[in-house]
Amino acid sequence: MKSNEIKEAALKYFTIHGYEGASLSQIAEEVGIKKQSIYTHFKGKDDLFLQVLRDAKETELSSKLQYFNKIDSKNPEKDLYGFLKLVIDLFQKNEQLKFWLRMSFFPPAHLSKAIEEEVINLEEKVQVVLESKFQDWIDAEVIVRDAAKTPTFAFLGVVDSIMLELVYGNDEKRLKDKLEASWTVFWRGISHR
Amino acid sequence: MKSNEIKEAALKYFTIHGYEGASLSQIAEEVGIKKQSIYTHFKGKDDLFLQVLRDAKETELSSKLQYFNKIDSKNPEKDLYGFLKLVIDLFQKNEQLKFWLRMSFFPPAHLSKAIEEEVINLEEKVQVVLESKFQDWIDAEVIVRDAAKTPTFAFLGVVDSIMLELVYGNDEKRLKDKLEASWTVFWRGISHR
DNA sequence: TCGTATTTTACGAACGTTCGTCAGTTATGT
DNA sequence: ACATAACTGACGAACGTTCGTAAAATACGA
Repeated sequence: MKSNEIKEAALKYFTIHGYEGASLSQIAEEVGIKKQSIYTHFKGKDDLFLQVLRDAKETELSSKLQYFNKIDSKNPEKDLYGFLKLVIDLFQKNEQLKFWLRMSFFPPAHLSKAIEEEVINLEEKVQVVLESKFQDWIDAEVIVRDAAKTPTFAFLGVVDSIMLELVYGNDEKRLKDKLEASWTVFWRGISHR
Repeated sequence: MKSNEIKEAALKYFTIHGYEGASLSQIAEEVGIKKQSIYTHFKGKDDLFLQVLRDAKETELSSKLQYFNKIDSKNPEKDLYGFLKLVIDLFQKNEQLKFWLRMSFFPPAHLSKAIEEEVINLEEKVQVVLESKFQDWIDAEVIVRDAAKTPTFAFLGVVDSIMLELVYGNDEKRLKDKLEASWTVFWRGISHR
């Protein structure tokens, strides 16, 4: 399917150069067609962008939800750390998460409304499922008693900081160090000891 | 000084639209001149951008270093939390930190090398002074014994996550919640209890 | 199976706009 | 007068987009 090839190339250029910096001619060249041919598959640049955006959202959402639905253990230490590893893995094996991150925080101005909706929608869903997990662990007394929101937001903060380090991305060693440091302190902060 | 007005306007547009999305004509219009007049003060778009970048770097660096040089107390709880509040304050009262953050993580491709140098240079300096503070606190036994790098990186992670929330920026309540949650868990993670 | 009709896909050419930049000229103030 | 600053005018290049057309793939009836 050629439209998928186009979306792949578009993802790459949108991620590297942003919406304004990515040109249709570059994207077309990557696929081996002329830029006019893009209009056979998409209404225009905005349409292409929004389809790439929705694909990225779906990939990220399903990956994360799937992870939490799979686990049922009473072992938050393993599960939470595993989630951080999952995020790193997602980030490194496809570009969609990096694209998503860039557009979440620095959306093209004329599409910021539409993007913001998608971002909030995804964020809420992740937060809800995460918060209920933390509530379970609190009830089971495997982590410290607290408002479930506290470890939830703190953990989302750790995820964010790891993702930033991934975006920054030129230093594998530093990533590992930051991950270990953030995780160590976070886990000490929510576990009994 | 007109060149400062131009840099101010440029900062604004670079921050909102990125390098590629910001046009010299928009910037000039904001100042009340024609775009060609910008060349009286700057060699071109790149020159203008790099000057704005260096100004932003200096502001951020001096603000942060000044904060840590001012404090001498043995009260990390107050000082570290105060630093987070400082970051929030810096972010909200001028655009330079937001600009800096955007360009750190999503630099225009043809200037990424120059930008990366500046970023690494700043990051190192902040890390060094922060790490020595943590070492002092560890030696004074006011926080848990650990490699100084661990609380340093963890704290930098908290700073990053707060900054991301600031970029996201449309929800004051959520910012407060995330700050409290991250801080609570972080402090529990490095303090005796 | 073959030939034809229909749809899908890609293309060249061109559109109007905007981009960053350069050159030459006019106005302002010391 | 001289320097500084902002102007007008123009440049080539790139942008996203539209149009009409040719080729390629598909569907279909004989």
